[in-house]
Amino acid sequence: MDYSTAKNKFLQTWGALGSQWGINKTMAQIHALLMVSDEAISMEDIMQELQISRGNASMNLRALMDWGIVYKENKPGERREFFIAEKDLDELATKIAKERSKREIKPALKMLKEVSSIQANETPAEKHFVEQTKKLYDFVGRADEMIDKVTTYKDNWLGKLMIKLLK
Amino acid sequence: MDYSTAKNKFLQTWGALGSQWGINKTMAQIHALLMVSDEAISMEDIMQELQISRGNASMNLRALMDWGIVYKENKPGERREFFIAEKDLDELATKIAKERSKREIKPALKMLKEVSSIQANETPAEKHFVEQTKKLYDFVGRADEMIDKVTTYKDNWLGKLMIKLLK
DNA sequence: TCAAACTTTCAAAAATAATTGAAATATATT
DNA sequence: AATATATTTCAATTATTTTTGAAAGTTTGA
Repeated sequence: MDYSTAKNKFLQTWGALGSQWGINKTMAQIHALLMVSDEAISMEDIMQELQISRGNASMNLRALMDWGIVYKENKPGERREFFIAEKDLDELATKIAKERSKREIKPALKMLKEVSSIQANETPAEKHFVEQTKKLYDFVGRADEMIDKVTTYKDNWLGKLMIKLLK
Repeated sequence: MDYSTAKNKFLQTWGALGSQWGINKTMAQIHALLMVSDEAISMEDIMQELQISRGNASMNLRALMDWGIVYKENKPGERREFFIAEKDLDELATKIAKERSKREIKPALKMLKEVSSIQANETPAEKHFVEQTKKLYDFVGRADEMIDKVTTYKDNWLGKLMIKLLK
C-alpha cells in the first residue's frame, strides 16, 4: 500500500468511526488530516484534500477549535490562517472526555437527579421507576467521575501504576 | 413533578443522549422504558408508550437483543412476547463496551495497523504519517484494553480498590 | 389443516443532519 | 479610503438515517 492510499484509508475510516460515535464525519476527518500532517495546513488545502466546500471547512474548524483540539497558527508574511491539531494523545483524550462530559453527561445527570426525586406513590411501577433512576444516577455519576480521573491522571505515576495493574 | 412527567422526561432525555453517542434514539428509548419498568412489556405496549410503529419496535427490539441487553420473556398462557432489560448496570456497561469495541474499535485498530505499516520514504510528510498512525494505534489499543479491563473487573475486589484509589 | 394471533421484513416516505455556495463580514495592504 | 484577500454566516439543497405500514412469514391451537 502506498502513502496516498494509506492516507485516504485513514481519513475515510476515521471519519466513519467519528460518525458511529456521534461526531460529524467531516469534523473527524479534518482533525485526522491535521493529526497526520507534519505542518500547519491552510483552509484551502483542507478543502482540496477532503473535497469539501469552504463553508463546511470553516464551520468544522470552528467546532474543532471550540473543542480545544485544533489551533490556529499564523505564518509570518502569510495573510491566510493555518491550522494544527493537538497531537498529544493523552491531552486530546482528556479534552474530548471533559467536553463530552460537560455537554452530554452532565445534563443527563441533572435530569436523572430530577426525575429520581419525585414523590413516588405506593404502586410498584412508581417505586421501581424511582429506584432505577436513582441507580442510574449513581452509576452514570461514578462512570463520569472515573473517566475524568483516568484521563486526568493518565500520565502521572499513580495513573501509570493503575493502568499497569489493570493489565 | 409527577410520575408521568418524570417518565416522559427520562425517556426523552435518554433518547437524546443515545443519539449524541451514535445510538438510534428509539433503540435507546425502548431500552430506557424497559429499564424503569417493574414488569416485562409487550411490543404492543412499547408501541403505545413511545408512539412508534410496529416495524420500528420490532427492528429495535431485535437490535437490543443482538446487543445482549434485552431479553424475551414468555408468559405462560400468553401468546405474544414480552421483553425485559438487563438491569444490572455493571453488566450493561460491560456488554455495551464489549460490543462497541468489537464492532467499531477493533476494525479501526486493524486499519491503523495496516496504514502505519507502509514503507514510508524519506519525506517528512510520509515519515510523520507513519509515526502518528503508529502512536494512534498504540493509544487506541491501550484505551480499548483499559475499558475492557475496567468493565470486566468492575465488581471484584481489585476493581473496587482501583476505583476507590482513583477518587 | 386451517385460521387467528402475532412478528418480521423491506420498499417507500418522512425526518434529520450535513453540505453547499454566494452574500455579508472582517482583515490586511497600498 | 479604497481595494484585495480571506473568513464567516446561513438559507437552500443534498445526503443520510430513521420510521412507517402493509405484505409476507411464523407460530399456536382448534
